[in-house]
Amino acid sequence: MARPGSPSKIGTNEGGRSTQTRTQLIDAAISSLINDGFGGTSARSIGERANQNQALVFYHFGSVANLLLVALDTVSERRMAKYSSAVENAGTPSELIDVAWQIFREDLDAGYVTVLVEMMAGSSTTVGLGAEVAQRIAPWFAFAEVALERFIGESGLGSLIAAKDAAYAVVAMYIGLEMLTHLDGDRSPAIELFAQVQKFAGLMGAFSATTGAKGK
Amino acid sequence: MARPGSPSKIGTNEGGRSTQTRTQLIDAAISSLINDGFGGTSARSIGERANQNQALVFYHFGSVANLLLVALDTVSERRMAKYSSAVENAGTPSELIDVAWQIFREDLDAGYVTVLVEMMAGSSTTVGLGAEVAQRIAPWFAFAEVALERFIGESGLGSLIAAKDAAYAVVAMYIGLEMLTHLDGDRSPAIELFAQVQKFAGLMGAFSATTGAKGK
DNA sequence: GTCTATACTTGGATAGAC
DNA sequence: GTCTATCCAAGTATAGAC
Repeated sequence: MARPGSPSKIGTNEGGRSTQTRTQLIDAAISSLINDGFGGTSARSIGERANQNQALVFYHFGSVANLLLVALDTVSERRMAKYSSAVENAGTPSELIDVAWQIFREDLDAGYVTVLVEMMAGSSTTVGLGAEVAQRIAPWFAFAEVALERFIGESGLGSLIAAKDAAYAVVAMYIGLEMLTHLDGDRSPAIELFAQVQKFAGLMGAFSATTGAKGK
Repeated sequence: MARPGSPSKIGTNEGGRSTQTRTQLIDAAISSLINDGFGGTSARSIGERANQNQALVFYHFGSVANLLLVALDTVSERRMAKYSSAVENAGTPSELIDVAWQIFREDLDAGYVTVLVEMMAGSSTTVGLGAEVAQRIAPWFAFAEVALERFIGESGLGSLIAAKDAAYAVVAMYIGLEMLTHLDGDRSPAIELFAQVQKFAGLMGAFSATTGAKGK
């Protein structure tokens, strides 16, 4: 039996029926995680959404959990590309927050963060999943750290705030916001919060300028 | 059929076998949420932990979801009492953060936040659960807001930070930290983060003192 | 009123058909 | 190599025993 997700991807005949089925299943898995949650996602729910037989999940991916991890990888890569280019194009810290908020809202609407959060939630239940998901979050810590490093450096706050800690906090907050927002579908507290952060960031900039740091 | 969780609690004969069974089931539900996660929690898992027949869950609470909500209420009340008295006894903002961290670590170790977070996670799956859980989080927003109000007032930052937004952020962060910590069981990033917050809070105090606010 | 034996449903996984 | 028919385990819920 082929180890799913591993190198030997069974039928990797380019453009063949197998790869097409795989793609359909991955997309279906994503939409099931978003719409049915981790608990509501099953081989059957995925098969239905993909218009495929549920057993194909096991043939192509070995297990439901494996398919879900591939789904997480897929979403994660897409989103990372988006965030990366957006952050690169953001000049000032204020622009950075704007961009972060804009894409995060996009995430909330489309349910991309949901995929991650649902997988985290499911990790309590399915054994071994926690470590796999943790591995897939790591790049986001690194990404946030780099982005914040620049932000903090330009603000002259480097001696006060460690980018690593800030990155951890930001990621935790994103996750928490997604969970809270998802609970009742009310985005407004999150919107207000971001406005608040914007304001505070502006203040910090002014503060660092006062203390004679190389502010922008 | 008695509406579970509602006023008519079936056999509420004080100290009788029924109330004892109820208590056992509630405790078992809490420990199952903590150890098995929402997905791993079932009438059977609860019954086993309580050394009771799984069907008793339905007799006493009507459904698994209802029992879990009662479990959430139980933990939430216990914790609220703890936090309330701790916050009352905290004089300075710095003490407040110390206390918050201390109890949060206790939460992490004992799994109290886990109960809430698992219920939030499960809300994606079980219909109608989201609203119920949201209702049970509301007091925590209010609590955090009052605590932060005092904090912010004393620091003279009232004009810059809205306590309501800060409270939302703090709750979101707690939830996010619990999820991240739970994933791989590594508490150290959270510990470092709190140390960082402590440091930053100290700075804020100094800053507000400079600007001539009624700092403590 | 309290609890147990039992029916029914859903989901994961494989043996074997094409 | 690709997919389907089928089996088995686990979960919810109730009918009925005590």
